[in-house]
Amino acid sequence: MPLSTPDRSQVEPVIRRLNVLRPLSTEARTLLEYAMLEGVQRAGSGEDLISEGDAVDSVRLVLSGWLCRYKTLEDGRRQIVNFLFPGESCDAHAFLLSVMDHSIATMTPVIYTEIKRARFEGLVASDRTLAEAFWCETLVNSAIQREWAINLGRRVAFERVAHLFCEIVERLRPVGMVDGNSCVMPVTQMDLADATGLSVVHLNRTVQELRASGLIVLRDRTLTISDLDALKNAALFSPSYLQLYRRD
Amino acid sequence: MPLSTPDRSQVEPVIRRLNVLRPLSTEARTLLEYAMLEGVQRAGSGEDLISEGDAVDSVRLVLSGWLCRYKTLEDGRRQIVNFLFPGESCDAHAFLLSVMDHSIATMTPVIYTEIKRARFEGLVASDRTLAEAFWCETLVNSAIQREWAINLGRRVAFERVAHLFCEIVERLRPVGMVDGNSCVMPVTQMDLADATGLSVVHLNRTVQELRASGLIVLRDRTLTISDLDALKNAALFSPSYLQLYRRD
DNA sequence: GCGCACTGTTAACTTATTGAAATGCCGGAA
DNA sequence: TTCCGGCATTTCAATAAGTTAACAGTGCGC
Repeated sequence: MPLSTPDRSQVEPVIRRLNVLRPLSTEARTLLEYAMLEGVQRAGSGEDLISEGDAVDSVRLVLSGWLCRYKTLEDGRRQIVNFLFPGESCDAHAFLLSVMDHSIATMTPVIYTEIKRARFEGLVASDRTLAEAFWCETLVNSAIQREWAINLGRRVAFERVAHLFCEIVERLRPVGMVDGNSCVMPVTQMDLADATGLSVVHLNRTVQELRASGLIVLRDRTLTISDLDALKNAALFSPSYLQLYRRD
Repeated sequence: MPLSTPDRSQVEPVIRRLNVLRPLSTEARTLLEYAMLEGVQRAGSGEDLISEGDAVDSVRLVLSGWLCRYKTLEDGRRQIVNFLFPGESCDAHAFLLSVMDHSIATMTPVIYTEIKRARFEGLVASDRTLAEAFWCETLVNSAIQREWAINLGRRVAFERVAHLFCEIVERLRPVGMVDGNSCVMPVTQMDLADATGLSVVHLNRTVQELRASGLIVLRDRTLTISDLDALKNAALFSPSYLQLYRRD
């Protein structure tokens, strides 16, 4: 359903993020803003926006809320392979492949905008900075994916969960969703377990350890990081893969 | 060092792979072939072609040999996050980001071709099918990366190693490196351990288990898969993420 | 109010995986 | 040939993580 009151500010996270990745021309910004405002949609929590095996014919951009990419095995085991935060893009250019290799689900109520394939191709064809910004977006996504591989393969549970929290905070900060050293943590421990490759029980144990070590407070769906540097150290976290700052 | 005898057939794996991802126009094929033949290079086994933190200013395409992308933690723990096989591209468009988030190393002697950034940009600007093929290549790479995440996060050691072997065979097959049900396995068990997120000891045990169950023979750097369907079942392997066949 | 589902928490126990160390097997260098 | 280093293999004890199950808090529908 189209949103009743299109509001330019709601698409700002996307513009801002792309602009950090590649400075956008004024026209690019205007064109994109316009296209985004036309396709605004809402989804409830826990919905699949697209599923493994589905064909793709549009690009979705997240305006608010948390989503995840995930894959499942036949017997039900599930791995969240990435989160999607406001300003990020679900699947730029994914229509170049025949079908989705993974699913995308909302973890909170979500507002996103959908740009149909033809429209999107017109946009990126019309402006080089826009095309490059979207490519950067997918490249950063790949880099995050690689960091998740080393997280899952080589960090122990404690470091792994700490690393996830560090990453979440650093990805939420640029879109203004971090207040001091706190942010919302709207997902269940089962989701966190699926993101870190742990069992729910062991994830819970690990969260307790993080609490006991004084690094975090996690209560009432709010994560507070008492000492971010200490948490980063514990997690062996180094944020360069997130490409948070514009290169010169 | 440039290769003494440029030979059109040596760049064929790249052309063939891109052509599966997106049918290339005849001109595109010719242009790319020409550019590739100009930049042919060799590297020995165990060399870093590029390291985490390095700036990127060219695109490398693998003509022969095995490489890997890997990341390390400060204390030396290492995770191979992907392999690179003949026909594949190391870092198309990676120059859009400021620095490498990971390293690329050769695991065997390698022949590759290097196309400088400006040249590469000219190529993809001149032909739409070429640009799309390279984009597809990076998208498939992302899909593989996601499959590795579920492999590392949710498969147990036995399934994990089985899955890696399935993937290797399916990725080598299109470039003619699989002979019947056998292929070379030129890497050490330590490399396989780093790719599967296991310790060397446990990887060795797991390989023994795979042998004992009659699924594989691994000897003299040669992997023979006795019953591929059985191995795929054991691995919960489903090859669609590899995008091996051209979509219609 | 009551029951119910979902989530978080904890315990006890089992299993998977790691780590250190020793052994043997090559193949290459001297 | 001998020595040596890299690699595969095995053992054993130690530890990390999974499994099952129970229980408590919370919010929700009725």
